[in-house]
Amino acid sequence: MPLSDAKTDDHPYWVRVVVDLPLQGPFDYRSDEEISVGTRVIVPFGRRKLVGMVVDCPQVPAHDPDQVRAIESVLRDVEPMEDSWLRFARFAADYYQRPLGEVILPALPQPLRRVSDYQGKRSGAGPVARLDKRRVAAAQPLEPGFAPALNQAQQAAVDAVGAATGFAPTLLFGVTGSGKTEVYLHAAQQVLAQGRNILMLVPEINLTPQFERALRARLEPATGPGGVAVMHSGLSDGERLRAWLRVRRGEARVVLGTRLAIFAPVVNVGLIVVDEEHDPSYKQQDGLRYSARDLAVWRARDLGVPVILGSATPSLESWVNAERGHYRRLDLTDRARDVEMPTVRLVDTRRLPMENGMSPQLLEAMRRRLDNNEQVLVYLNRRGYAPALHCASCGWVSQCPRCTAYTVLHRGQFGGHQLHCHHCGYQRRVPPACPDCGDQDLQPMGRGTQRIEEHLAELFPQARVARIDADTTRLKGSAQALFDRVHAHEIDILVGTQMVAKGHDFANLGLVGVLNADAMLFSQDFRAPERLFAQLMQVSGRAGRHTGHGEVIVQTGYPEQTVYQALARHDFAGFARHAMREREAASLPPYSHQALLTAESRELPEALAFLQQARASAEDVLQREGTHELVSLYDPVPFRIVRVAHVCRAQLLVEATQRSALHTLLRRWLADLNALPEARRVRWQLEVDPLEI
DNA sequence: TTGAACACCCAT
DNA sequence: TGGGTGTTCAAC
Repeated sequence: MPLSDAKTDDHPYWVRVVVDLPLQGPFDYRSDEEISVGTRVIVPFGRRKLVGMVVDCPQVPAHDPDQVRAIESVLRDVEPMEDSWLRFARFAADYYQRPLGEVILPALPQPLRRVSDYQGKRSGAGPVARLDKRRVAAAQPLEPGFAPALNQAQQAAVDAVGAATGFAPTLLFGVTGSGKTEVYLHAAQQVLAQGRNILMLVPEINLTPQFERALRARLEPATGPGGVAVMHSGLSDGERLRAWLRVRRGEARVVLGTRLAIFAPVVNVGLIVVDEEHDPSYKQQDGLRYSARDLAVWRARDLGVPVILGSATPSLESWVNAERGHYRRLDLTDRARDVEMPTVRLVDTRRLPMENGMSPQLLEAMRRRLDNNEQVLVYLNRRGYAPALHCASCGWVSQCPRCTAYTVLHRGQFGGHQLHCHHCGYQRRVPPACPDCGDQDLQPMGRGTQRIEEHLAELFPQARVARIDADTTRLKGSAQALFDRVHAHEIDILVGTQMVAKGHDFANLGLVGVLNADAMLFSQDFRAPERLFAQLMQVSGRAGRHTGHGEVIVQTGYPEQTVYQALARHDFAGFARHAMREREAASLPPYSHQALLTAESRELPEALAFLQQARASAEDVLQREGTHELVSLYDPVPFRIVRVAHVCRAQLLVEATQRSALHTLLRRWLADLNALPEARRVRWQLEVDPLEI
């Protein structure tokens, strides 16, 4: 036993420490010096050492004092985390029902939570000291960016945000191209001028480096060079640490980042912005399953500062909050560039002679645009050559051996075809003949982006066709290179998946064709129409941004569906009204609150058995609490794709009319779940406010 | 999560 | 009987 572990101190200090383990902490330690809350420490834990954070300094330990061990060392290379930040972490842990350490430690840059960075052979004085010692070229001052004049609606929005005092949530509802970004920038300039700092969230950053440049050029005159820090998962450990430290030290006054930036230790916050607030990428899908948008609103409320949620197609949650008066809604109804919205045409594919998935109307419109030297975007949310390979004589369909899913036919770089599973990454060469009946006539079933690209190249031999999807942009920088070619008009026809829809401003793009959107219409996920509408609205917004006379052709077998009808009228409010009625009638979010318990196991019955037990235990809790009427428990059901990579998945949905009833249940329930014997046989997790069910 | 302790099992 | 493999349990 180390000397410091001996009980020699007359007056030891007790500290409560959280560590990054899926355990119900925190853990108490002894220290011979005072340590303030928010300080990182290295502690012995079982047989190993861990970096943890002090979250409390109790008078007496909660654990048997004889078993309380001593802190190994105190890491003082960073100022202790602020109380408001710890409060925020506590809220997130409680709301999403995870141990506090699982919120706090993953929110810190990797080097600050690795013991080996402090106690290794070449660790020296730790990662912070190492970084500070290294000389970094001073950031170059940028040319101040050009600030376009605001139109009336934009100015009104900026004024409204500027006039707000304290917590003031604003839903900035603006059609694509209405200049929401200008509103953020002007509001940000006002806040910076008051000496306060800004947290700005965007869905994805690597897709829009031009946005980062524009933001720097516009805001750095106020913050000084290097006053804007960027945070996203693509940064290396070192870059992440550097940015984080600049933020923690108040040197960076604007944080621009993806969802993880909501945990940035911004000091003196004066404004929080969530751009494209409806975007699903604000939802973290593993570990702590948080919604950065929802946390942004909580953090703004806690700090008493305005928060702007911007979108052309707000989430119904935010929309309803605005309807109920919880958020103020500000509308930007006109395109900033004074260009009219594109015409949307619905083409009914039920009675049409289709040519490789494309209607005569679409092909004719493409021809016209190409003749006019305009660019065309063909949008199809299916990568690969064909969604499956199929045997015409016996009905065999290519299936993944590890998942309950078809394998997708892909054309290889040199012409050979392969079958890929999009769920587990399994790949194989195309069999020369049907594995079941031996017939050699295997046919691609359906169409993906590769096949469309191929057909278009044949149909329009003089046009330059390019494809942008996850396959063509796998290499770093290749997406940018492709987009650059589109901007330089070296491409006439662009075939792409949803990654082309986001944020790009193509000056010469006149026509957008949408193929086969119907698949999403009949998904069992109740949010599918909402997502479809947002996607179509977004991709439609690419047409005619500069030239006007933009045109969108949506091919569908169900043109009478509200989603399409509302899209044709550019009528989000109409779509939202319809969707809200449906949700209310079915008592779905935002008219109820959900939690989802999921279980994974090699054999499906094990997962289902656990969920069945879990359901019974939830019943018990509800009986005891007397909240039976407020919470519904559904039956455990397998996922739509039951098996992925040999693992079977099932889920149990919990729905409550009152948020408080849901959370009361979850707190009790979680303790019971940990004690269930079945829980040891499966991997399970609880998700609060699931986005996909 | 990680590691150690413990129970099996088989080949030598 | 050694050691390889899998299972269970505790961690302030």
